[in-house]
Amino acid sequence: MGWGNFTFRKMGEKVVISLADCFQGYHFLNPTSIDRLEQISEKLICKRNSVLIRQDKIQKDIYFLASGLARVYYETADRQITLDFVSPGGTLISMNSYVHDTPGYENIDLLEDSIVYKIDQKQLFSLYESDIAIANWGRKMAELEFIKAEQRTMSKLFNTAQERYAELLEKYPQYIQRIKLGYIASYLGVSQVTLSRIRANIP
Amino acid sequence: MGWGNFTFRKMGEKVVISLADCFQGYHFLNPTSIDRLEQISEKLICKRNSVLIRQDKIQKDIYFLASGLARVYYETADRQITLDFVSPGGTLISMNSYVHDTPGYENIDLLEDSIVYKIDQKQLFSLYESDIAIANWGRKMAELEFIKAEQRTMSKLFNTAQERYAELLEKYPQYIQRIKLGYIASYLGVSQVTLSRIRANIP
DNA sequence: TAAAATTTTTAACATTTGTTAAAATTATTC
DNA sequence: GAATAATTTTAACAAATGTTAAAAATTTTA
Repeated sequence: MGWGNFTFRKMGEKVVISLADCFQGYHFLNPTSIDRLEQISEKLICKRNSVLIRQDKIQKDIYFLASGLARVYYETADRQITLDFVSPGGTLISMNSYVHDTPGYENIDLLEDSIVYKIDQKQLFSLYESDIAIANWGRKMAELEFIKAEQRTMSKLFNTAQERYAELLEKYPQYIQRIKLGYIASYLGVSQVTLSRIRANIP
Repeated sequence: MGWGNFTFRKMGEKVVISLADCFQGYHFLNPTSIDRLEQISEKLICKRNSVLIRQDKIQKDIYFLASGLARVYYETADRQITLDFVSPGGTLISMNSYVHDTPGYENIDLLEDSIVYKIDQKQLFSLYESDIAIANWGRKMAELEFIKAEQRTMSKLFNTAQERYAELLEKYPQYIQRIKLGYIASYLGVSQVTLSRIRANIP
């Protein structure tokens, strides 16, 4: 859900969102609980093209994207399908891995130089058991991520690739130029050739 | 996820799952907390074709399906797309409505005579604030529903309509005959004509 | 049980989209 | 900045699926 109602600043041209704002994006949290979450977080400075999550590896931890851009995708032997692009303030998570401690479905790469905060799953789970505010915050996180995923599904089911491309252009005007067309095409659910036809404006 | 590891009985030919087992399907719960949840639940006996949830109405409550079969679908002016079929032990919820108290996306109808348990959202939310076990159970519910939705998305992205039809036949052998082909076709993401061709075995 | 209504299959055709491959453009590297 | 590599566009064709409409089959109703 991008940078909705966050208090953010610019550094050069880069949007940077604080970790506390990433947390509060899901649900109000009292300062004590924020502090507990911050204590199990680690700040990482990552280069463009860094790999955060691989589908064949267990990746239980959660990442919050403070700045930059990420791509989430599924992969099989013969195909790669982009599920989502995530902008600052968003969360990078392989839900299946996070919940079940087994390899999940998603791969997540960073498309730009980025700042991410990594939260240790084991310590987070133990906070869930002891701090009811954090337990409810974690519930909200799952609920809101569900709704976001549902909105993506709805959009894919009911909107044309052309309409969804226009949406993307509006949502990520500053990034879209630097994202490979193949990634965008698989996000839209069409071949790269079809996306080229869309861009060439053959209605 | 159907009737995985539940202790169920048959009544005539009907699978019936207890409310406590519906709860425990998500996460272990202690007897006290189960009791608290049961106290805010209401049992409903519903006829085939009953409407549980409408996308234009606020439907904050959650339903657990003890027996019968439900269909979840999205609808626009010109199209109706089936998202999921839910069998006993499953949960019927419009997540957006449940979380945001506004009309959600899904319509949910019962395709068979069914028994459902309705949980009052307001009372559930107040249990979330006072009972940390229930808060974590609610978190698990959202997380696992997310994963189920993700699996459906994966299946739709990577499997052919033919493969998915075979999966359906395997998962709901006893129901599939009574479900309209139009519903199944829209679940598979193809036209009804194409589904007829699949059934006629034109490979 | 016959008639009506609903659902499913089949047919014919048009359209869209994918595939492969080559040309054009843009970006990267030395 | 020239040469190389990577990416994007265009073209030509084939194949799959949607659309419309009618026929067949099944279910419901009177």
